[in-house]
Amino acid sequence: MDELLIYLLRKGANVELLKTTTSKIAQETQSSQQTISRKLLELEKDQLVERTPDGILLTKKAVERLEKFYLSLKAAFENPKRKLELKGTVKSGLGEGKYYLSMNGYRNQIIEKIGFDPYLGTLNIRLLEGELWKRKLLSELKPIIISGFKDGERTFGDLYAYMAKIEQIDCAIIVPLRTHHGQEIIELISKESLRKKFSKKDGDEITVIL
Amino acid sequence: MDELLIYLLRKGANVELLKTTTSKIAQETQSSQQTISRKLLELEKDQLVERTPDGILLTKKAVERLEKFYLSLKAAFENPKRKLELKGTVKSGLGEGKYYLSMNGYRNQIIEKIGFDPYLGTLNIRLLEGELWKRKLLSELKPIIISGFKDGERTFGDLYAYMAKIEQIDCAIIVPLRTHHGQEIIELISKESLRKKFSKKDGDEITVIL
DNA sequence: ATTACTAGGAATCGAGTAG
DNA sequence: TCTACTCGATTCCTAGTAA
Repeated sequence: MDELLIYLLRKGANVELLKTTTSKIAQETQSSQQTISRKLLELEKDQLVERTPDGILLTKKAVERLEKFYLSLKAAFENPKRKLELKGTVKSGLGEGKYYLSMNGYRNQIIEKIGFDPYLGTLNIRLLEGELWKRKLLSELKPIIISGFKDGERTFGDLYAYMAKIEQIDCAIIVPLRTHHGQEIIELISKESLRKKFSKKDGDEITVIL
Repeated sequence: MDELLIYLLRKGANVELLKTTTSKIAQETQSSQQTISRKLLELEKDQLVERTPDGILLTKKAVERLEKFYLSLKAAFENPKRKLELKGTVKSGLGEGKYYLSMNGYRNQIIEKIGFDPYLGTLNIRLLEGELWKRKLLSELKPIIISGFKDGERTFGDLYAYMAKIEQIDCAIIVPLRTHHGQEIIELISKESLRKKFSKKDGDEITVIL
């Protein structure tokens, strides 16, 4: 991770135009004006900063990159066992999961790549507020890719799957690439009905371990 | 911040011996075995890692350095206004503050360097659990140093002071270098009795802004 | 005052290889 | 296998300076 990006973040260039000069940055980072000039040109070329005559602003791309970096550090400090535990509450879906899982285009791939014939229904979990940041760490893991397909007129998109466990039972987190609900909901599938297996009702707390 | 230290942290070398080799690290960090070897020797020389024949462990020094780095990123993301707000509850002290502030060795310096003649008493604040991490960010700010002195046989140590405000009123956080209470307590001084000024009693919530 | 180019020196890298 | 040395290649830095 580029030190200069981090410096700019600390200076708040992610929220407002940072009014500064290459010499000032050089001073505060123990570097030379020339080096800062060159590095800013590189960052600009990579579309990580935008420059106007009187200031510098981090782009969305840069902020996202920094955030991913920050979250992985956070995970290292706050969850040093390297096991990702997602806590949340059971939530009713709209039965769409059942529909998608019944499509052979998805089902056959799940059997082949994940290793079980899924129960026709998903368990939706709403992550607890304090756990939400962990959701973004999923994208750092290597997904099992369930390819999309066409069925007549409808197009079904790719799904990402991540193997997980709930109380020792194998299951998988399913993330549609074009997700229809917010980042706070995750969707799980398993061989049998997780809801019945653990006799959970809406609002009950549950922990998923990856 | 050294990328290799961050890699080792992510691998959990802060909590247990990381069994690995220079080649493995090289692979996972897109570097060469030679470079990793050289860098590890440097980190070892700087006492940032300890190496045994079968693994690597981050030293306390390294973990502290990484933590400081992490906390400043956290502050940038979670408190982008760049104003540090410390929330806590009022707590009774033991009247020592009154004693120390009455010593001219401290008092004269406070008048000169901080700019007010302190009320003879400190307001102790116990930081809220969720605010505790911010405490460590104090050490990133530039302190006003109140030098220690000797008075007959007793030695009084240096104090660090940080200008702050409570509801617009100027005050200062005082941190004895050899602190006698835990990191969750901060001690404030002001021109008048803060406790009376805001008619706060033990347990009342209060916010300090730096 | 700026920013940024050039040029040459300094630091870093990694292929080859010894122990 | 492993770590770590040498040394030429490459990258990165900054003084000087133009615009």
